[in-house]
Amino acid sequence: MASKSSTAKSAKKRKHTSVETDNPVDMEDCQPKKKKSKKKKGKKDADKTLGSSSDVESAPVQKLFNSHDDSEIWSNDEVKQLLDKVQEMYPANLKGHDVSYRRSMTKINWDTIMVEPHSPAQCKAKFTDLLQKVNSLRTLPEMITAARKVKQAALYVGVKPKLPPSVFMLYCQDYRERHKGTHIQGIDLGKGYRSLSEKKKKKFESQYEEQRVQYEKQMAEFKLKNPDMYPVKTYTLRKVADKVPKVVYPLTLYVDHLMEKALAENKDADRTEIRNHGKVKFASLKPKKQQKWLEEAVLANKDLEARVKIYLEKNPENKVNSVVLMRNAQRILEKARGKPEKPQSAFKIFSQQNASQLTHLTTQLQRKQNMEQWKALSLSERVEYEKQALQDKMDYEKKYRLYVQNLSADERAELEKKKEQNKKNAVKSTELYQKRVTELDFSPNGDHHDSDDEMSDVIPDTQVPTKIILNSAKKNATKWSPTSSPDQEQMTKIKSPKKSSPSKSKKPVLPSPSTSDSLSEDDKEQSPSPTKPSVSKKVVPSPKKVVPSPKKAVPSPKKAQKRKASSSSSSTSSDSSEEETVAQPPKKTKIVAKRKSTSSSSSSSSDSENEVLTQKPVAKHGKKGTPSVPVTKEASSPVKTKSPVKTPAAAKPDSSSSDSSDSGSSSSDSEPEKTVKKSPAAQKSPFTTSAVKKVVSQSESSSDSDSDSELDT
DNA sequence: CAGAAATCACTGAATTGCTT
DNA sequence: AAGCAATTCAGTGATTTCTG
Repeated sequence: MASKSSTAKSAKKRKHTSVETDNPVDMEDCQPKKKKSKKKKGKKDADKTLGSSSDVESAPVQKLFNSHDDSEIWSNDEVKQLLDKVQEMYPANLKGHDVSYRRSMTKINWDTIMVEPHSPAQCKAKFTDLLQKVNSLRTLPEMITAARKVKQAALYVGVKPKLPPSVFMLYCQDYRERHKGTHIQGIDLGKGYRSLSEKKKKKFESQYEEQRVQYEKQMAEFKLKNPDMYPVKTYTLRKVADKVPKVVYPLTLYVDHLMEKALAENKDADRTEIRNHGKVKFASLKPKKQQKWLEEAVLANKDLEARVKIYLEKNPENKVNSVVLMRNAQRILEKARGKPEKPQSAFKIFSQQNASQLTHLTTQLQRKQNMEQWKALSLSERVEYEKQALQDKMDYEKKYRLYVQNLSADERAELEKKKEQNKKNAVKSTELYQKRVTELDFSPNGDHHDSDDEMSDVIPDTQVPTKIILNSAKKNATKWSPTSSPDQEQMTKIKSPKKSSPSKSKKPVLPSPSTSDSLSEDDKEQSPSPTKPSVSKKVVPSPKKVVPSPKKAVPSPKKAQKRKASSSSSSTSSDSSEEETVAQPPKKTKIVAKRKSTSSSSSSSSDSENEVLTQKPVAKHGKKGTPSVPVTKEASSPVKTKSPVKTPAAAKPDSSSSDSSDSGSSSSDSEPEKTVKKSPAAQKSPFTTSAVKKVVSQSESSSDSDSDSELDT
């Protein structure tokens, strides 16, 4: 071992000596070495004081921040000047490169080197100081090159306040104090720290806290004095707005809880299994148990609205998922808060009373029978049920008022907001409805009122005579898509704006690809719309446009420098110095090239860049926010794999949601196809105010509305 | 002067937790 | 995620000193 190293050493030595003409005689003058030894001593002294004064908390911190003259502080620029000047001088004084830097240092005439506010002596001090920060085992030119790479932060060593030792470090100090003379291994420290009693730990924590406060004070002062080291970052604000607000779902909270529990019991528990298990378990939880998590989720998303608002201001084209609770979850919470169940309709009451006679039939047949019998009822018979329904409704109103009274101020405000939203939606839907009626050449029925489920819920409106009319109108309306939307909107705590047309206007047609928000998931279970395939086909092309920009962090070659430090000295120094300087430019160009390639790949045509920028977040959002993944999944990687098979399937659930049709018709009327397809029932069963009875009796294709009414309970 | 031994300077590993 | 905070030891390589 020894012989091996010695031969290597001698070989290197020979190289040096062969070029070097004189023996290193005047080493006394070599500043770095002297300084180094001095520095080490000084450091050791400082350490000693640190160690010994572990009882006196404030002492070490004060040492960290020496009062200093401003001329002691060097900016990056000044350091660069200094290095330039020394390098300039160097070749004039020394011919060869293969000279120990110590020798070179003796030849430098420091009186001629000066960088503005600093005296020559300070320059010399700074330079030697800098050299200490790089491996000293090389020639001066090499060291200068290396010194250029010294981080600016390093320039402030001794001036900048030091980080206070962490709690753990404080413990280490204490431990070493107690185990002086013994060989302490890192692992011992770790073990000891973990088994530290709370009391002792607190002692160290308070000690740390004190030092930290001091450190922050000193840092604030330091930052004021060195503004160039801490340039004001202008992007921080933007960053907040750029972050897509994330929804914390109740399920996530529940699964996290399960995970924590399981891992505490068994460290090696299968995480994915726990996660999957949690999903299933949560769904089967009883409402009361679910409630806890729902409430927790609501709490966790308290500031979501504000964040979404900020985000949307910055990114108006994007959609943000802000639905915390799905419809069922919301109902559970509402029920827990005392919200009364919706009043029974006359038909519902009738069918319930009738149910006992039809138990032998399947539910489907039961419904059919019910409908037929209901149709067959005489008006007077029906009025009986209507009366009951009215009573039910009045009861409901009472309960509802009580419920609102018992709500907290926040919750009431939330409700008010919903009301507003619903009103807007209602207006929208009536407008659409009227349009539709006129289109179909039916006499428009003046005041159609909202025909809205939720509205009748929020603002109960009671007028017996119109009851039947309303009912019938409602039936027709519910068949026609828009009416269902307000109910869904209720779930959206904050209604995210639909994609505005301007961004789309550039692109060809693309009807309304407003990939409906997460409601879709809820919806797809409920509405088995027969229009699926045709609509989904339409939607397909849109994701193709989304071009993901491959965001790859360029790996920074860091340690290479360090390693070179030692290796370069072994090889011929002149070579390595050249290598370093030459090797740099290519690196830079590489990075530039990479950047170019990324930008160009993401945007083949120059003005498509904008599109990319605006579209990318949408895909992102979908990925994170909405649980209905498929669309976004393939949207995020359309380049890699064109999946023509997947896309239609993926688009299905989205298109099936009635919300999409809502947005489509709200933005423009350019799609008669869609609306017509969506409302086949409306076509079949025309209704006028005058022909109420007809409408009531006509409701043959009522399985739709039937199920709807059932859902309403 | 060559080679061995001593010395110096530095790095990395080890620990945990905070800051950037 | 990297860097830094304190400290020590082991290892490595360059330099210096000593010896024959």
